[in-house]
Amino acid sequence: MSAATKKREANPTLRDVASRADVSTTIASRVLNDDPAVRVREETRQRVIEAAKELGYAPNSIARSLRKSRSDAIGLVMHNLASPMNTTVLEGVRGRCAEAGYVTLLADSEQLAAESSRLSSFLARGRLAGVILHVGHGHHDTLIEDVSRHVPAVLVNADSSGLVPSARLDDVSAGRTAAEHLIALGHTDVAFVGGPEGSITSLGRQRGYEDALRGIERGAGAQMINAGWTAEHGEAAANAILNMPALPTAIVVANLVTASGVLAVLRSVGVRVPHDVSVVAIHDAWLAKYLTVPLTTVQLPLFELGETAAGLLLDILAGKSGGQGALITDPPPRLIVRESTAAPRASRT
Amino acid sequence: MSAATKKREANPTLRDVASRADVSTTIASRVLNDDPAVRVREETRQRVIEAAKELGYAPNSIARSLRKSRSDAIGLVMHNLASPMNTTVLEGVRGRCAEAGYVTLLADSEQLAAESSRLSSFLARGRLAGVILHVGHGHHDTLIEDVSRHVPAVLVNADSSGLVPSARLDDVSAGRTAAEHLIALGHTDVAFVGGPEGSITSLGRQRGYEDALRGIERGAGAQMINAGWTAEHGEAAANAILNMPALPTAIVVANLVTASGVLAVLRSVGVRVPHDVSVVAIHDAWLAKYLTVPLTTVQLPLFELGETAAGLLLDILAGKSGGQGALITDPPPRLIVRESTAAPRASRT
DNA sequence: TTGTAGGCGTTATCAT
DNA sequence: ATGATAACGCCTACAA
Repeated sequence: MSAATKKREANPTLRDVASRADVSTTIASRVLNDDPAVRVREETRQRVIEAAKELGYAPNSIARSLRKSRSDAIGLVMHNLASPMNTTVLEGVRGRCAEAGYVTLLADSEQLAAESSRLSSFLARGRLAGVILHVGHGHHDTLIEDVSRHVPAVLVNADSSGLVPSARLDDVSAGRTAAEHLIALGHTDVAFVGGPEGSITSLGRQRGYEDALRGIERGAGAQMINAGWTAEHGEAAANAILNMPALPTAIVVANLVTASGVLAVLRSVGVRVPHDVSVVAIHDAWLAKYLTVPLTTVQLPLFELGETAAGLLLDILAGKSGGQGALITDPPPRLIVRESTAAPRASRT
Repeated sequence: MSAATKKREANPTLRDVASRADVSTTIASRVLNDDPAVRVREETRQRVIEAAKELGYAPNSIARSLRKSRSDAIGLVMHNLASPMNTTVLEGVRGRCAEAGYVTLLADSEQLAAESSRLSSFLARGRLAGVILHVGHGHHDTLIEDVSRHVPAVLVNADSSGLVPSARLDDVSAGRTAAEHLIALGHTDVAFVGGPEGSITSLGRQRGYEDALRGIERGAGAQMINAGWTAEHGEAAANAILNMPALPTAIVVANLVTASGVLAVLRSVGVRVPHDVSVVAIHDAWLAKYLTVPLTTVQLPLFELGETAAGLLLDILAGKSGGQGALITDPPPRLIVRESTAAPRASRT
């Protein structure tokens, strides 16, 4: 036996416990599962518990799953774990699932969509009680369909498309909060940098932004521009803005990561934030403090988003039917003012 | 049936396939598993395959695991997924495991250590073929012991403590690369900001730094200071440095996240980077480009680290014994020069 | 109050 | 070349 092949404890079965406690497996099973319908002598119960402890017995989850034909694993399909926002959602999902006694099987949406062998291994029969899909704005409709054909599924921050319930952030409110902050500072030339064209998340935030601007007389710089969710997209958007005939005095960026790129470009061309232009982004994370300028953000309840999605699925698994989904309005979007926003120069005395 | 309770495809069993193809389950099983030892008529084989396809048969992984008494799931215990470096390691692990046909069960080391119920549910008998532990520098020795008592385990970037093999980065080389870059620029007052005291990772990088400095005449600013792995730790370290009697002209920070905090403090007190002080950090990630100054980094093969750890475990599972672990020297640490490093002022003409 | 036995879906052994 | 059967470990009617 090599050094790496150490002795591992044997795996005692229920039968071992039963025979050591001089009872049948029935009694052992019932006692260890606290079956309320069983009435055993206290002495017997203790013998069983004692035997289990001495043997270091733990039930075999595979056998149990097979017998009860249900699993205690929940699949989580995510895209882009490199985004700090997504890891927060993941924590929320995992926390809520763990509370309910489920473990979490993680998969990447791109890989699942790309290699059918991975998808089928992930969805292998009997493995998953349900699946939570956080797949962003891609062309994942067939993936969602494939998955939900096999097991109960819920979506995170996506169009529920009627078929699968979805947990959603209040994007409209977030967009409005960001824009209203700038308007309150006196800005009228407020640009909007969105995510990829057609993204429902981006669209919601844009709508909030437009709601807010409806109340004021917009300046010529109040333009809308589609970008994407990466920092590079933000760089491109910033360059596009710099080429606009009328420069905005403030920018709402639909995403923190995108905003990183916007800020970097502004700095590199000598546009001062917030002196020349104010920037506010949607989503908060630790890194917001450490960008070229500490960034003012609108914090959204990402952890709760994960929890809510998990809750939706757990309801379905408990036969309660998750309904059409949930829009998370509590806690509401929270403005975190740092150093990237200020009154426009023109209005300063 | 409510809207959310949609019709799900039934789950045909091997028996269904067998009866539809008019063969025994034995044959069906062997054909579908491409058992080379079976010699059936081509016509029969086709009948089985056809029947399986028509029924949409997929094997039940739970039943299979039970029968073969081994699982195709690998547990990944991680700490601090908020760190962009760790998600890269995760991708590497998952990629390698998936190639080998394993799925990945994710758990958080803090939660596993804190709640024994979570640990036992995670380690539930039969569930996991093996576990990969990436638990950082905490007091997780008992966790590691608990886990490795149950299933084969490997460590990521940790002291293997002789018991469990570990995949390690070449920290010494990384520290040396960072310091040599600064020395080549003409710096002699090079400070080092490390991780938490006693961290083996930090110690390795520090050793590399000291190796590099050994060749030159060190200035008074060449101090060593322990911090931690968070941005806040970096802020504290920067403040400590600013209070030193002799200021360094350059700083090696043992971690990208820590460096974010260092840069922010330097900026807030008006110390210009790289004009007044150069900064280089170990580890690269997308955000390095977007900090207060685009940060010069030493990129380490994090994806490969994950792959290697997974490979170690897979070897063990295949009976090949992972040995004492692996030090990843290929690819070597790679310097990525951005804008945070330059020659010291004194040596400029 | 306790025990017997069947079966969850699969694979492996041993016959035919 | 193909099939019957047992067994993986557990839970749960049903029986006693």
